[in-house]
Amino acid sequence: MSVDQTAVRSNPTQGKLIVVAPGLAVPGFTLRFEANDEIFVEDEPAEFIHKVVFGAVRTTHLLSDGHRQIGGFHLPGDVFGLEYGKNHRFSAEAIVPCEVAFVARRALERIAERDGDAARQLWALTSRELANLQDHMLTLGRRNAAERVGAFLLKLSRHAASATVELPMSRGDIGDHLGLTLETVSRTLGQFARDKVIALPSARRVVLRDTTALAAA
Amino acid sequence: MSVDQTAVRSNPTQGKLIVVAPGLAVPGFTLRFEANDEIFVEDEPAEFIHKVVFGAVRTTHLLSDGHRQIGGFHLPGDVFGLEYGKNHRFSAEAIVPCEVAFVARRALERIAERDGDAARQLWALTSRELANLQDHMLTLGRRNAAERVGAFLLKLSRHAASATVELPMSRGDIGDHLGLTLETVSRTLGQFARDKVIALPSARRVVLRDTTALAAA
DNA sequence: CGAGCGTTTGAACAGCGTCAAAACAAGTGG
DNA sequence: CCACTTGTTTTGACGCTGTTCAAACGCTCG
Repeated sequence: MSVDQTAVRSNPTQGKLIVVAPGLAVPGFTLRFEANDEIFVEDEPAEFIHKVVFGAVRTTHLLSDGHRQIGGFHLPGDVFGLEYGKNHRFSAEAIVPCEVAFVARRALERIAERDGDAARQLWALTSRELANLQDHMLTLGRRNAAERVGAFLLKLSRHAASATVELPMSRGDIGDHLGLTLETVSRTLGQFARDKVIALPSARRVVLRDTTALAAA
Repeated sequence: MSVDQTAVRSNPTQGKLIVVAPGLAVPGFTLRFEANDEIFVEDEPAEFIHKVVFGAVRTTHLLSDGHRQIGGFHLPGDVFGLEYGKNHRFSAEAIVPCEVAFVARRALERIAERDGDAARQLWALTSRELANLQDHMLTLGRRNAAERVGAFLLKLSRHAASATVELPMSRGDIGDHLGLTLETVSRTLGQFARDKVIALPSARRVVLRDTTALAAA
């Protein structure tokens, strides 16, 4: 995907100042995406780093056997697509209609060369991502379905700072993130609801009732 | 663990120049550890970063339910224990008798403040670790026992640049790394040997015979 | 109102975990 | 040099959890 093409069809906003990290605002622009649009593609040169303005984004990796691993979900305020190497290691797709900020990597690197503080912020972003992934590895390593889904809901709830959580992603997306099938995700949520650990006013809305039970699950 | 205590009992070598990354040599020292010695402990302040001189190290994380996740194995030349945050997020233990280099983080940070190239090297190290973990996540996500063990053997073989691989770690260590039980690891290796995909001259030595089959497994 | 996708639910199956015991290797002390 | 101990690896039998395949259900949006 070339950004110029996207720009034409998506009516971009140019010349914005994007806050990549606290105290690191860099010129960039924003684009709109519809659900399931590709924002960038695996193995493509990583020209930009991104930040979700509104909406929700998933980063995905397609395996040779057709299976899909979702590396993570990105919600408003989250930075994604920051690479050290030349190319992207995952693809990124809009889950719902989104606005996504673009900051040119070269611009960022030019700033980091002169400004040690900016360079440290980039390192911090990569490091935070590493820490998130380490936590996720613990989930994937040795937890059963209930523990995985419970931890997932708690994380979303913490991010939203609310007991009510909107799920922009499908059961299949959640499954591909947690290493479960969509059926198992659905069954686990159903069981939580029957046990009054959560309420499910609709398929895409969860109210956490007993966070202790979710953590222990 | 305080380093002074360790120094006393382990006869340290002081004042060495440790090559943390290509073109980044920093004063430090080395210590010896016996099998199962702790090198650093989770949640402890991360005062040093480390490099394996010889031997093998595992980084571990203990879960509340008693399960253990092994984040990774570190062989001669590998850097480990590099944190951005204040504390270590994993523990590190010697698997076999080891020599491990210590470089004070403060010394490293002082260099990075003045030298943008050094700062970038630290970012590169964290980023490489992130890439490794992303690969590992794919393994833990949706692969069966044979695929996991196969990928693990291939990775060791690539690192050693040899079809014959020494396994310093136990079946249990491998299992806690791959999200399997030690019995499943043992059975999978046994099946590979029966299928002539590998040879097992001894429990801790593997000869890769059919790498294609291992990758496809 | 109907079409299409996402979700739920069911039933049968399989892979891996659990528990248990035996085989094996390596080190220790007699 | 052998008997004994201790820890690791292998092997077996069984059960459970999650997958697979299939069908019904219910939103949402033409």
